[in-house]
Amino acid sequence: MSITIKEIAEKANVSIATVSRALNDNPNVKESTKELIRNLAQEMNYSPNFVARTLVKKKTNVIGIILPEVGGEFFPEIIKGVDEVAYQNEYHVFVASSHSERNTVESILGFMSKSMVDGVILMLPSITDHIRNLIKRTRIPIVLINGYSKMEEVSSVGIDNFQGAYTMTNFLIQNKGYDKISFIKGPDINSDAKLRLKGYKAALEDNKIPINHEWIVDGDFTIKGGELAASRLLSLINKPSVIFAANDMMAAGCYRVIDQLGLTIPDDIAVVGFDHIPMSEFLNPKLTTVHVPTDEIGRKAAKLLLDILENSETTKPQHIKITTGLIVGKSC
Amino acid sequence: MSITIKEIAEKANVSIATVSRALNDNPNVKESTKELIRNLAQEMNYSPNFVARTLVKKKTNVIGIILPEVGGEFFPEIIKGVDEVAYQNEYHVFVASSHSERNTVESILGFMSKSMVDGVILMLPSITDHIRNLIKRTRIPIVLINGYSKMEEVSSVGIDNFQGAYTMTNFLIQNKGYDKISFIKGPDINSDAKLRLKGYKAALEDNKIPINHEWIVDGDFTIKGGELAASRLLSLINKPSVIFAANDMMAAGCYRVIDQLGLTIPDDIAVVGFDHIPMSEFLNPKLTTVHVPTDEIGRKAAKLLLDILENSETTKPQHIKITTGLIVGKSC
DNA sequence: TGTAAAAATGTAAGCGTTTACATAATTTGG
DNA sequence: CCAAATTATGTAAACGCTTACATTTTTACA
Repeated sequence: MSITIKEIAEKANVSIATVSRALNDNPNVKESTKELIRNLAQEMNYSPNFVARTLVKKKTNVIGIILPEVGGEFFPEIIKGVDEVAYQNEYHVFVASSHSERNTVESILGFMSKSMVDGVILMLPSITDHIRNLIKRTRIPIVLINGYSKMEEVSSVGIDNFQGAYTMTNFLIQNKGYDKISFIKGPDINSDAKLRLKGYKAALEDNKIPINHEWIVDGDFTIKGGELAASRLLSLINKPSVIFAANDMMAAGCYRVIDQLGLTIPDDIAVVGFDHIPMSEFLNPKLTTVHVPTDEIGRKAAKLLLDILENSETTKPQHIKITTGLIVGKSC
Repeated sequence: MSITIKEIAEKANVSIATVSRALNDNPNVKESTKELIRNLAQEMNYSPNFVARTLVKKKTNVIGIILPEVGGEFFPEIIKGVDEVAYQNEYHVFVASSHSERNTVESILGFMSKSMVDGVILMLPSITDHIRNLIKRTRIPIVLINGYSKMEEVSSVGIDNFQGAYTMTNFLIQNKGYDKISFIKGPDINSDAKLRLKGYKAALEDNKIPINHEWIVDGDFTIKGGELAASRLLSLINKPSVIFAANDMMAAGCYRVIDQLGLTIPDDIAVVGFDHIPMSEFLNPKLTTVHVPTDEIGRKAAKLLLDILENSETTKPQHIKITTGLIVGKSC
């Protein structure tokens, strides 16, 4: 059993109210009694009961992050960004991730809503109607992390996928002189993936390069998918000179296939990716890719959420887009 | 404001006690009233207040994991393992990680002890006296994840670093025929690192290969450290034919240096690692390394902790060592 | 020194549950 | 049909803390 303020009160010969006030540094407690109580608390190894405090204050000072199962490459970075901001504002962070054992975010979101956290940052690769309803029904503030939210009513933070893909494509054309640029798509339901494709197409159009639909192949954001897509592209009669994979994982898959075929990057075929996951730095040659400032996403999301929590209701939903950067490697 | 059992009680014309019992499926509540109350709860979108329940039950059904800042490569796997077991036992998992903003695990452990979680899984790269005391003073059950715990009084789960390094070294000697095997150490304070070194040395001895101290160089588990160490080893007059890096990150550093020098792996120099981090699969040629079953560690740790929580006090501290495997790539 | 204002402390209610104990309603069996 | 046993419900305390309000103590000043 833990020490409670009641026991401190007894030892100090004061009421529990005074103890509570002293420990919370309430200005109208005599300095001497404050000191007495603080010392006593220290001696007795007292540690306040978070749960009891939360019950009366109706505030946990904890925010939750819910992460999807797939592709955990950048989660640590996001968490770090969130935790940084949270810590500065005296909040704690509660991370939960869905995985094979639980098929939806429902259980987690449900749990979190039970007065466990003050708000949650929800990262979703795609958003179903079911989840949409869930979010609407949830009472606590939510900030979405994703490429593009069609939920106007919920604040969101995401990277500018369109701009990222556009910049990369433009870079390939204008700085590197490529014009035979192929593209490996992501999953159709993934909104990030869709916007990356759009950016790619837009850049081609703006540069007056016709879109070759043979060069736009399906992918699923996995290594395997990248391998399949690369094989397809490399077996075409009219081969592209660059493969722009919608994420780094698939780019890695391309590397493998290209390697197996005895071709060299970038001479025989160039490869570029998107995400700048840690692994991309270790691909040989180093991958040229779109840098996604993951920690920045985390920080922005946390700031947004805390803002909502502090000035509740006054702020209307915001949608923040974070600009990506270009990491120029040796792969093109 | 959320719905409470009080409001349900009013609507149902029963006392809050009955509502509480009905919702908890207490056997001596009439089936008809149970139904009534359950329906009402559903309609009113009631969701129990976790905090209030915890206050009286003194059980949160949440376990915490505290992760260190460094090298987050395998955290997702560990978390997954923990969460799997936790979920099966109706527990939730609370992840926190130390990072630059907070220099010790103190703040987190402190927070977690405040009745926030029922127990914690603590992952520590090294264990200082300060932390040791902290652990001893903490009232809630703790399970340590690390290579070797000198804390007999606290249960722990870890991989068998000695066996892993021994097996790898032995493999290099007996299966691959190497005898000029160098080793890049990890940080001196890191207990995993120390045991890996021991395993390496023991295998050499058992194979009657004299230890060449020139071939045992310092490292710090980072890429940079690997680069430095590799440079050192490759500038020796009497060069080794294999580099055994105490972790994969340093092995990656070796790859870089070897690449820059225009040498090839494994012909000019072989490289092997330890950890089997995802990246190791993408190094070219694929890295031969020691596989650490990270999710297994998470599962075991969670099982151990839950066991302690359920049969509190009855079980004495256990120390589980998990056997590693060998991933044979093309790097030796 | 007396009194009003200011400062310090105490009292008690309340946060939303659970649960031991008390009471009321129902069933059972002689 | 009534008492006893059983079943269902209610009452109220408790969990550990915060805080509005009441009360006491100290301070300031005429």
